[in-house]
Amino acid sequence: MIKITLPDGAVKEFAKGTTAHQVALSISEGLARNVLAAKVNGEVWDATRPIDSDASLNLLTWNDDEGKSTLWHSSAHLLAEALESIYPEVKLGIGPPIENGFYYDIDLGDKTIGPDDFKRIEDKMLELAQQKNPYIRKEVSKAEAIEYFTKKNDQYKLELLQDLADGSITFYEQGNFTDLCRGPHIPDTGFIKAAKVMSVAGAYWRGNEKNKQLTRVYAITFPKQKELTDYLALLEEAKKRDHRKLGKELELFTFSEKVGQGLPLWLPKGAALRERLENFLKKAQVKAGYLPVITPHIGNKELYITSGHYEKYGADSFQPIKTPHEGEEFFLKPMNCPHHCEIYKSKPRSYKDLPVRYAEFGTVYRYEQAGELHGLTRVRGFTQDDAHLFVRPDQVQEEFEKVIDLVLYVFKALDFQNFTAQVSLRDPENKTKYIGTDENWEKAENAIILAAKNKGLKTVVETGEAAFYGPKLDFMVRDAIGRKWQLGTIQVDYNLPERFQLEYTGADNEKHRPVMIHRAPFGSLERFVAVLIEHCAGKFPLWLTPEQIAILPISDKYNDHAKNILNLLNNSDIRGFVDDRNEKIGKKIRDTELMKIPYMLIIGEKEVAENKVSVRKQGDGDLGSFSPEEFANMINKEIEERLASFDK
RNA sequence: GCCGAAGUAGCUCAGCUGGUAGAGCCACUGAUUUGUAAUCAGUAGGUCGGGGGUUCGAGUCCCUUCUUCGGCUCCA
Repeated sequence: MIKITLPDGAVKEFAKGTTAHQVALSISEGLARNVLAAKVNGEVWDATRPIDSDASLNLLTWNDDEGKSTLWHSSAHLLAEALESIYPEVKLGIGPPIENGFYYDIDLGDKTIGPDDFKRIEDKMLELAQQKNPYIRKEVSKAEAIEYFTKKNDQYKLELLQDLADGSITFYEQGNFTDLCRGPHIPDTGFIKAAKVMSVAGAYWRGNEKNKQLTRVYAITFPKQKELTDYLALLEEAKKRDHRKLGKELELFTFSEKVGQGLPLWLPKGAALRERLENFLKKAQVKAGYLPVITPHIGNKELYITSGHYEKYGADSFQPIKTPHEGEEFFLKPMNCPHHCEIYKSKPRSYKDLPVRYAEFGTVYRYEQAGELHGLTRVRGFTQDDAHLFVRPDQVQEEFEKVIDLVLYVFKALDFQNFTAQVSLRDPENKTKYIGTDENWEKAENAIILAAKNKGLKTVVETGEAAFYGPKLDFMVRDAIGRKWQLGTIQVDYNLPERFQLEYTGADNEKHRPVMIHRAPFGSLERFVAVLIEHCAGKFPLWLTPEQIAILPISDKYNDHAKNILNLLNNSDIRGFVDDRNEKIGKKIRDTELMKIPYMLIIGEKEVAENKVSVRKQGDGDLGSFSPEEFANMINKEIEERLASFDK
């Protein structure tokens, strides 16, 4: 007998070799029907795998992330089986579960598959699922495994096998399909009740650009048809928040083929929004002791040779602009730090002067590969809310923490709660990608880790994500459809000060080297606005929104009165417009609602007579009548309270 | 850059197997003077992303190029 400890602490005895499925059955049949996998001593196992010794057991269902990913992992095998049956010549790569569903990388030779084939694949998957084929785990020797895939002529699996140690290899088999796989899997294919192939894409074998590109088939499955329907509805909803769609509808920004791809054009409303964001941050930065600077949009090639950017990115940048006669070369600036370093160098510095904090909304240009451009989140010309802090080594920690405070302040003000703080370190396996000494890197990385810890930030650590000159603390936020984007970033840099030979004179009258902190709380205005749009579905906070009110006269007899009211409200810092079109009030309300303008002021005969405005709130309907002064006070109070809530 | 898909009026979209472009919204004009999510009528607007080809004839087929979308790779 063995002792099984359940999550509630209960200990039950079972025969040796009992499976999680059997344990579930002993509790209830309904539970057993829903158990997809089990956590045995903290490790996810097949629900059908015998347990041979005392263990803690946690049954996993669709409601557990690990249950979901087990179902999806098994579904990837099912997809592979379906693909093999439809395309017998297919060669299989890998097929893992992902955040939403799973994929399988396949090599179809000359064949391609497209959306027209999806239905057939889905039908095949469901047909196979209905056979309720069990997933059978088999331990095999390396020789057996090699023999199997050699016979099958599957070069990708053979390549994967090379890296596996003999004795650790398992196969999983379901129906007519066998795969090299560590598992775990669901008991049988019958748990999969709904399947949808989402898309196909190219993906390099093992993620390496130099390898062959395979076809990646993305799909998702569910244990109930309704779950699939709900998921697809959710995706549709998310698409409505897409900043590219809302940006067009709300007239915030546009692109022009003539201007060039990845070069956003800010429309008046978008520019108004952006300017408010800039002013908001400028104000916070003045308080935090930043000094605004302004630098040109181009810089001599020498500047980037000194900084190291030329060597690293020179070939993959917009190529230099040359002076017509002298042949001097200038690059469009892809970042502001080198310029700011030169500002630092413009005069001798004393230890008493530090920290020096130079801030600039600096517009930069980067050659991004065409296939990477994406709305406002990935562009070729963008404005960073950049600043560089030149600090003494003994000030690094405190200054870094103050910058964290500023970033958190900005996020709080815009109500970004679901961000992850990511510590981006260098890849110790691949040091040639980076500049600087091990000692400097260690110092910088430790400073970031300690600062994040001191600030109580919950962080995830990603190696290989550092900038080439230093590690970063990145603030990652998701867009409407779940893609992660880096917004705020803070970086500690011991390298550029060395390359630019930055100095200050210490109390000892000796020259010392300052440390640089790069930081951008928004990251870039473009990306930040994109995420903001998706975050609030275009309904911007009242203090930020380009147009706060629309005044809607019932008929054109009241247009003049409406304009007077607008003037009055303008004097109270309320912005908006009069909809003086010859339209019925219902139409004006509808259009204003669709423009997501927070307040509508309706003016007709009654309002003119009483000198009042009838107030309607976007999404909420009629609020009643107020005098213009009352309304102005109400709005300004709402804004003040909102600002005060994070402006402490 | 790579794999796949798509580009028709300012916007959203229709246009079957090739026969010479259509709707709604927007805009403009007129009527209407309107009370909380679409008043009616009329007008204008497209060399069907660009270029080349096949054909008696191309929005529709082929090639090429640009842009966009979904991924991959990349992201100072």
